[in-house]
Amino acid sequence: MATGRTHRPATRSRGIPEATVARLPLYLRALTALSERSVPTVSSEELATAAGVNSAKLRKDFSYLGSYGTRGVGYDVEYLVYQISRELGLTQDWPVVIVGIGNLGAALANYGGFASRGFRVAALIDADPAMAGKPVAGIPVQHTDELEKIITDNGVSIGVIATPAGAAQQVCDRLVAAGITSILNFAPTVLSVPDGVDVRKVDLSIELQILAFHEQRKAGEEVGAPEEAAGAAGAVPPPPVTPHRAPSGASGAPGTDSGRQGPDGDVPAVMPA
Amino acid sequence: MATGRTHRPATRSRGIPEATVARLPLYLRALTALSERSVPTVSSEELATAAGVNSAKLRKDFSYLGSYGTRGVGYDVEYLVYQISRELGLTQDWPVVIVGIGNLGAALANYGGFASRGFRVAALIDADPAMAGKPVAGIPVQHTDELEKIITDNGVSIGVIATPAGAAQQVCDRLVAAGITSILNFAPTVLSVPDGVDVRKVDLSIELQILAFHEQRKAGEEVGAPEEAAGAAGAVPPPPVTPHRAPSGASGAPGTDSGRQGPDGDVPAVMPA
DNA sequence: AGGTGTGAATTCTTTCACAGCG
DNA sequence: CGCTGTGAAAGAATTCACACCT
Repeated sequence: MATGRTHRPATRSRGIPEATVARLPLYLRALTALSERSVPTVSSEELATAAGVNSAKLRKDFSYLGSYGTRGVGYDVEYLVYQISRELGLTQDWPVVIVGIGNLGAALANYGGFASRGFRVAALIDADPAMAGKPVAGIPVQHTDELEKIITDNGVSIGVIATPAGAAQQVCDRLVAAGITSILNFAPTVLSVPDGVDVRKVDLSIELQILAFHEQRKAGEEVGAPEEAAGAAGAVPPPPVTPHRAPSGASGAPGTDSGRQGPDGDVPAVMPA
Repeated sequence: MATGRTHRPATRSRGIPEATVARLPLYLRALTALSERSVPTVSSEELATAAGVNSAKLRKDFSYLGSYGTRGVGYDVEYLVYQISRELGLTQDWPVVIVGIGNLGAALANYGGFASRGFRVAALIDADPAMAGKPVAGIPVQHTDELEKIITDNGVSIGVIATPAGAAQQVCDRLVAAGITSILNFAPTVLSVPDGVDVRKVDLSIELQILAFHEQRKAGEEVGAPEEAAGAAGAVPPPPVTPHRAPSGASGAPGTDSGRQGPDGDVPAVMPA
């Protein structure tokens, strides 16, 4: 994998499945809600419903953490909140830096859920000199030149990249060089990082495309024409093995979006892979 | 659901694994970049690297779509771009509505990558009357009252929820009632929807928590204290089976979620720049 | 009774490794 | 030869279903 290796020597049997780790925050959120309502205990069934999973999965997940429930009763909400928080490392404070204070970066900076879970925006960084000093969400934006110093001084280990795609890898490299070991990438690019650095990505475009896939399927099946959708007509346009031609012409393929370079605040994307 | 058994390897398989579907957008992006650089063909190895996966996985993924490569040569970039686009349903235009035009909603509306892939922001909707008429990203915001009409009139089937958590389910219900069948949820809540409706969620907080988990593990392992239980930090604080009492006292469990925002005070966030 | 905790069975993914076509 | 396409093996993740504790 070019993007951060998830391969871990599993030095210990204490290994919690990745799929389980990804669900812990979900349980935590549901538990927090129950806690606020002063609910003392929950059964796996109730909690599972609140978290949007099935009870068997939830119990199995919890079994990796330990036996924190009481048979015949359920789980103690407060206790479980604590255990999961600890397991996720939320009992400590994580300073975070956000690089790229555009529309998205600003939205992230203003995101309340940030502080509510042990994360603290330690700094906002942007390459635009005009942004420097300007406060966003109450925090003054600092120039990229300060990046290394900011990270070092604040002992930041988690960085959020919200820059245009074209600048992402470069920013990533600097973050890593400065000591960051976990990155949340919002830029539509594959980041390559050295071993030991984790990268998680969030991409609106990808999510929408996945939805479109299913949406398209629904439409086709609804019509009762399971045979490769409308394709029937002029489908299967381009020759399968001919040298190389663009699908152009043919059917109603919309002007094949050949430029994903979004104007409007977007940026130069092209970058040496 | 009409489960079309995956019998023989018909050129068009009904069942493309979900994991594969989730990667198609990644391949598409890499291919688009190659296309822009006028690269005619790519080997599975090259494309895999560009997409951040390994070649075996990529070839297997493509095998579900059909045999679009040429042995000894590789894949025709343009041809593959077309095939994947078609498979993802991007050869058609998908009108999308964004509900909740706060910081995040505005950022999403301004996101260039939107239009570049067959998606078109058909409307921006917000519950705040003061927002009505005000243009965001060149599109006038409409009031929630118009929601149903907007969706019906524009034949929208994909909705993006960027409202506070407290309003999400309600908005979701209305979207679904109005005909939406695919939802991208940015609100930190589990949405319940009827069968047939797809929901994908994006949650900044969850991603950060997952990173924190790994980050914490790195730190511990680095110290050379792999044995978890080793009461590393403050030891195993609260009793495991005692009635039910918060982790309170003991150790330094930081005010867990001190200053937790009000009910629906926070909004999620996410998306690429 | 009422639920948890979990081995076992099942299903989904990833990885191997190699036959075979261009 | 080089590289794709793929059965088959290996590894996760999910689901079953039930023994077992309170």
